[in-house]
Amino acid sequence: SLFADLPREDLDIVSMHKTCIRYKKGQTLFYEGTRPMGLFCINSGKVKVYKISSEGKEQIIKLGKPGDFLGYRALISEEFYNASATVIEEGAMCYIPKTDFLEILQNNPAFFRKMAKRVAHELGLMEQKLVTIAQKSVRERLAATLIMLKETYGMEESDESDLIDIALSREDLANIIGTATETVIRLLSDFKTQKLISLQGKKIKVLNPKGLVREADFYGR
Amino acid sequence: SLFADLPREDLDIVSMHKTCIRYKKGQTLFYEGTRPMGLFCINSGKVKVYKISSEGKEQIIKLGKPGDFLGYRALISEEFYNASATVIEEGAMCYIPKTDFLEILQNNPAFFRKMAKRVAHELGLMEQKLVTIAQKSVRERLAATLIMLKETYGMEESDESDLIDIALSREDLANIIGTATETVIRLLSDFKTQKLISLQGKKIKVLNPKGLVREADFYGR
DNA sequence: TTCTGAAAATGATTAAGATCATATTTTGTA
DNA sequence: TACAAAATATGATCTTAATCATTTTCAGAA
Repeated sequence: SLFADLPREDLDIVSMHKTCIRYKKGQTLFYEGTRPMGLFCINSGKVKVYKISSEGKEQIIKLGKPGDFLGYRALISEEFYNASATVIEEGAMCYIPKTDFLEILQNNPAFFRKMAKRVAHELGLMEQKLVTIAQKSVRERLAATLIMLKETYGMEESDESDLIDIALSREDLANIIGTATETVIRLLSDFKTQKLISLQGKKIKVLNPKGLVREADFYGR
Repeated sequence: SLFADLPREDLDIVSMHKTCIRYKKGQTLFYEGTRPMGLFCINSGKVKVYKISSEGKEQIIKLGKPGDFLGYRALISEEFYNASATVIEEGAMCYIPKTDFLEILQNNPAFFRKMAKRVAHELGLMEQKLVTIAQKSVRERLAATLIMLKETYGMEESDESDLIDIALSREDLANIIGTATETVIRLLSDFKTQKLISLQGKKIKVLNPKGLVREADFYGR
């Protein structure tokens, strides 16, 4: 975990001051435009982090799973949240007050370096995402997203097939990819016809990952 | 500048070890996928930072102007460059060896914090860019880009009108926005017809910034 | 269970923008 | 100054994906 290498005393500060609360699906951890007062850590459950455009459309920036931290970008840049975070699968979230987090950053150069490295890495990922959204077709983006989801949330079912274990609605999927819900639905049933995936209600099973990779046109990466 | 608050001795290290070279238009400072060996600082001239997609299309991630630094993301994340940087307007670039930069980071917590803050801020900007590209029309994105360029490179010509003083080809502009060159050309002549801009060869003059803002649909920001 | 509202699915139509083709202008250079 | 090459401009056509409309399925509540 992020805190793995911290000295005993700092770990104590964290465990003394952190609060853990259960959140139901649909509850929001923080809102875009508000002041961050602490750091969230996902104990269990899943979270989407998203921005709302001026037309009211949602764009999902990233997904959070158990073990992930949320809100450190705003704490480090000393800005307000620039995105909102809402629970998509019920679970427990820990909250570490800002002052504690900043103190630990201050006292542990190695920890600070780790955080900075993480933010810099994420900036690189975000730049890649920008290129993908700007230049790939919706079909390619959906295939790439399914591969990513399989790698992150895949539960091996047999040799090739993987169930993607995250409760994403078609609308959520569309808001990750940056397209219309209907388009996602159409493309999914296309992929199903091609035997690349199968649909088990909301959840998607990847039958032919290599085929999906081909659809995503993953040559240059 | 970035180095403003550094102690004398660190400034000395920098000025001792840095090398400054003139680059002509079209010369490349660094290539995507290579190992960063130092930090660039733009003394004069302008630079585009871009990624090439698997289909060979260029996506410009950011533009660099005098006083800007390039390459610190890769140094902090300890990764290879994830983008290339090419000079679009001839000028002088300074180069600070990696070891010196890292040493200064190591020795100056305040400077490190400043760098981390900068990277975190840029991550926020990149997230915003993602939303814009995912959700706004090409017309809106072009208008928004022209406003951004006016604010960064604008030379006041009269009360309202501003000449955008950067030698961007139509193709470059298209590669910022994420569209085809022909589309940019068409939209620019549209904006010209609407008296929002005028065209002086390659350079663009903004005649009616408020009109452009309206085109960009800047309500929610 | 049955009802109700939301999510998913499917069809028809439209619109935005890419692509291809070609002309015109500009720019650098011999 | 003339020429070649690149950049800009404009037109025609095609493709992708958005939008709107309707139906079907599903999940949760009474």
